[in-house]
Amino acid sequence: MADFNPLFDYIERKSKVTLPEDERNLILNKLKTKKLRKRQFFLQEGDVCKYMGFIVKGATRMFAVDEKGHEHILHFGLEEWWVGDYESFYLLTPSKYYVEALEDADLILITNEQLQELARTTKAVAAMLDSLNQGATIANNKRMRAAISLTAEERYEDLAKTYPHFLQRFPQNMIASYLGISPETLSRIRKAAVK
Amino acid sequence: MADFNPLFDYIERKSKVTLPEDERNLILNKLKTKKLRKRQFFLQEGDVCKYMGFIVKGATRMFAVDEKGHEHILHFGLEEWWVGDYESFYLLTPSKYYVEALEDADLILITNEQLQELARTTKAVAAMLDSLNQGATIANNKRMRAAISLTAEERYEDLAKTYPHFLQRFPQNMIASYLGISPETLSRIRKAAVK
DNA sequence: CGTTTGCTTGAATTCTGTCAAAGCAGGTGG
DNA sequence: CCACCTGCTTTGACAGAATTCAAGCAAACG
Repeated sequence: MADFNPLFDYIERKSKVTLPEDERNLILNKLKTKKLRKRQFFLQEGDVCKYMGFIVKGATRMFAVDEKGHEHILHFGLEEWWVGDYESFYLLTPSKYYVEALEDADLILITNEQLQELARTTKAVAAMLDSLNQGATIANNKRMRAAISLTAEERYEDLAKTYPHFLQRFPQNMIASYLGISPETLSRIRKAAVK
Repeated sequence: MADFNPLFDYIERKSKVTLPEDERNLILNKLKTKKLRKRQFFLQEGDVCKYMGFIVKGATRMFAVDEKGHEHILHFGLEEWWVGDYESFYLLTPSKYYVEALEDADLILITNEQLQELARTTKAVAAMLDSLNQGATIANNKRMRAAISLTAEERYEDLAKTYPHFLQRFPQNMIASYLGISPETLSRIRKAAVK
């Protein structure tokens, strides 16, 4: 079973509120955990995303498949990130995305009802949610700006600066997919960038 | 002075909670309003975004300027939308964006402190915020997916389907900027798309 | 080992941006 | 009422950027 301490730390850090022992136990007793093997899917297109997953250990990618069968990575997931399809999770609609483990992973799972209830009963979780939403909106704006206003090369450099660990942890063809360019183009950009 | 009823309706609709008379008065008495003339700026690069603005009437655009001096539109604003730079608003950092009126506009203004306090005192506002955040995250995911996985032509068609009123209300060169393509390319896409 | 997976490289093709010019409104002032 | 701006759109020619297809290579894995 997954270790809950990273989640407790995360909640306290994001919410800036201390988690009392009883609330920790509440969380510990309510939430399920799940282990994923590399290449195992956490979510597949057409499924309803019943759980959001908190990554205790491991890495994931969330991607969409277009009509031509090409995959496009929207998000990576690493330790201390939540993964899943928010749209499907909140609206209970079938997801258009896949979430797949890129490394063996330990997740802590939460349903929408559990999340709502925890947000009502524990201050720290409510504050964490607000903080998460703020952070997500800000990050989304930045990424959108990068997508519209930067060239492929600039987007790569931006990524290398903002998330340097991505480059060590994920294969290059997936970085390319995340940037919205072909793996060949990324290879050429890297070659040209060597000073 | 701006009419507050659109804001009240909006809060009730988003929150699915009725706004009692006393809470309406609280809002009415606390919040300032502002009129913008066409081309007037609501926010300029370097300013801290002290207020978020609720558009009662009119239209705006939020854009960034790159090193070459080119403008890139990140969001449009229309009636019943909130405008401003969330990052600057929440973190009190200087904004990297401009918000400009594209038509004469009536806005209702709210500061971060007012928003936090209203969220504490009135259920409807708190619920509205949650709903807004959910909607924003979902919309951001969709737009990001479009940006990575669609061609310029497909992005235009997607926009025409999702926000048809944009095409009537905003000039084509701004639509192009929003899509991240040049006005010439958009013109050619439109010409080719006529069946 | 042999297979798979990911990375690189080349050549041809398609797409998009840039620059320049011209057309086409709507709005204004004379 | 007309002439003239001014802002927006269209078009053409060209250069540059990115994708596609194909092949080869190296490291990782079972």
